[in-house]
Amino acid sequence: MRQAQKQKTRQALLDGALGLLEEQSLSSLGLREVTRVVGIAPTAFYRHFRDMGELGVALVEEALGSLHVMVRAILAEQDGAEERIDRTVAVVEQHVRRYPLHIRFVARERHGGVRAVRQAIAGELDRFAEEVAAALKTQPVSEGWCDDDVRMLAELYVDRLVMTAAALLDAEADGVEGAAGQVVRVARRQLRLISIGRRHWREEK
Amino acid sequence: MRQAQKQKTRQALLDGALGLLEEQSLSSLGLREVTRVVGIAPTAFYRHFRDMGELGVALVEEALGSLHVMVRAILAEQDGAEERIDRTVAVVEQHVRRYPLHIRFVARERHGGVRAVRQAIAGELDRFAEEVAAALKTQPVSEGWCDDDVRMLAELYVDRLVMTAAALLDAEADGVEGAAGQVVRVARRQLRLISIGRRHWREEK
DNA sequence: TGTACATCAGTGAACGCGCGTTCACTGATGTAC
DNA sequence: TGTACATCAGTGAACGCGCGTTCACTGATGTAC
Repeated sequence: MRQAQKQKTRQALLDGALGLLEEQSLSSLGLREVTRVVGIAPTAFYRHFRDMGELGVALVEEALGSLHVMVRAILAEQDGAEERIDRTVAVVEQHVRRYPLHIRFVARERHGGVRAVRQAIAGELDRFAEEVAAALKTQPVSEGWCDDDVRMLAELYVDRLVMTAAALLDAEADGVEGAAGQVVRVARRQLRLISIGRRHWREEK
Repeated sequence: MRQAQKQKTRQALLDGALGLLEEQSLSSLGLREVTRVVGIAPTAFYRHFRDMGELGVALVEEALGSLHVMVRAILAEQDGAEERIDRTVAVVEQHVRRYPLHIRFVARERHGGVRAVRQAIAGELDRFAEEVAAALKTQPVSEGWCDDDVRMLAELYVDRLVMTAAALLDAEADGVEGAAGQVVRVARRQLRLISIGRRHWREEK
């Protein structure tokens, strides 16, 4: 049970940090700030993480883990292209609403000031793209595509999803009426355009 | 001449800050750090900027100004689609090599921890997308496109260019042999796929 | 051209503050017999 | 079941340090006559 309690404190540190990161970036977040919000002594931090960088890497795993699961579900679908696009965007939308802080964190720290965290995010997104590529490859439209091309398409999709999620978050944060809806509609058309490009790729190659 | 000297110091502050921002983010950059690297007293900072946020906004203008000019030149070109893609990617490549710190700064602070800077970048990229949209609209391929669709395509392109520039920078920083070349080749194919999607957009709409 | 005065970019001392990290500690939980 | 001992998550005092900001200042440059 001592282990379970430790785990709970660790999670409280992660949650506390994530909350504070809504309004600032990891490299300006202080150890004392986090422990203060969690309600433990500053020194207790060291029982869980060596420094804020290590906490950041743990947050990356948490943040990308959930997204991973959801997108895998979408990729397994066997609908037509149009339905899949609507479905994909809906999942992104839902994910942003459910885990806004995770999305914000990933968007912010993807190019942020902490090397270890940048690398962790890059690694996760890479594995992510690999999975997307594997799923795309099984679809009939990909017949005759070389692996490199499938991979470049997968990266295009992954980047697009991350950008859309971030844009959606900003739109909701701004609180402008209808801004989020606008982002969703644009995202759908962009995915549709990419999908069309994909369908005509071979004939123009 | 007093004015000119002041301008020089101001520029030194911008340059010094930009250099330091290669390895950290704006919200963790200190006023004293910047003045130290420039070689002036900390208090002199206030003769030029109210705080680091204001300096950040000035950096946004500097960073996006140069890119603006270069891309405008590309858009004016009248080559075929394929040539334009090669040309575009070449310009991005050249820009990254010439102003790596500007690119890093924009990529990092676009979703960074300083609201005023995020907004400044969003505003500039928006104007940027508007210009790209205007240029796309004059091209024959865009016949029959509604303004909304042109705009969504422009945003797709702008995001793509920023992402490519950032990826290129990371590739060069990593120092892996051939990584930059790989990024360039992927970027070209991604733009080509988008271009194909664009050409077949109307018939499938 | 020379003199008297105004401007203002940059200085340097001083301040209070919160930071990260160290250390020896406490006391609840877990283990051995 | 009860007792003695080990473990170790969390404590609290203490440290030296660099931070942002204030203030009255200096002295070179610019202006008026």
